[in-house]
Amino acid sequence: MQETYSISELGKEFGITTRAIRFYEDKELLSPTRQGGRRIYSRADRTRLKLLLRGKRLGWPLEEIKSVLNMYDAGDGELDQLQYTAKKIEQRRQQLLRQKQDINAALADLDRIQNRCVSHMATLNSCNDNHSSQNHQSQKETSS
DNA sequence: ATTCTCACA
DNA sequence: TGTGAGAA
Repeated sequence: MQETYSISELGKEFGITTRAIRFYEDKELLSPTRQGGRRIYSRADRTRLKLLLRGKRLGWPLEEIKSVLNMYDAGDGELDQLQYTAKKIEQRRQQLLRQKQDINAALADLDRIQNRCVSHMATLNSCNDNHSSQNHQSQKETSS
């Protein structure tokens, strides 16, 4: 296990582009040291990036991730960190639940509309069937 | 291979 | 929340 990493090594390891990693740095979620312009990432930086990506997967905005990450190594009271993080988790859970309700409502709407469409088509088809015996012959003649 | 900036969705 | 292009 090495103690430092280049930006491309981290990108490869986590399956993200170097552009994205620089983007996170620009947003102040990462702060690698430099060696003549080149970024040098410590194991702490690597851990930070890993946590960042996990937060992203769980749907947190970068700003939220940033505040949690900063609390973590600002050595704020451990109790404060945990309380803050727990609160964020609960907020995220509520947000997802709301979205779930919205999706279910939209799905139910689609069901109603689709049912109207289908039944309407059924009435049109039965209308056609009533006249199809008369039209059928002429359609065959014009198509050939 | 890495850096930065500007533009763009 | 990133990507692409171009220059150094």
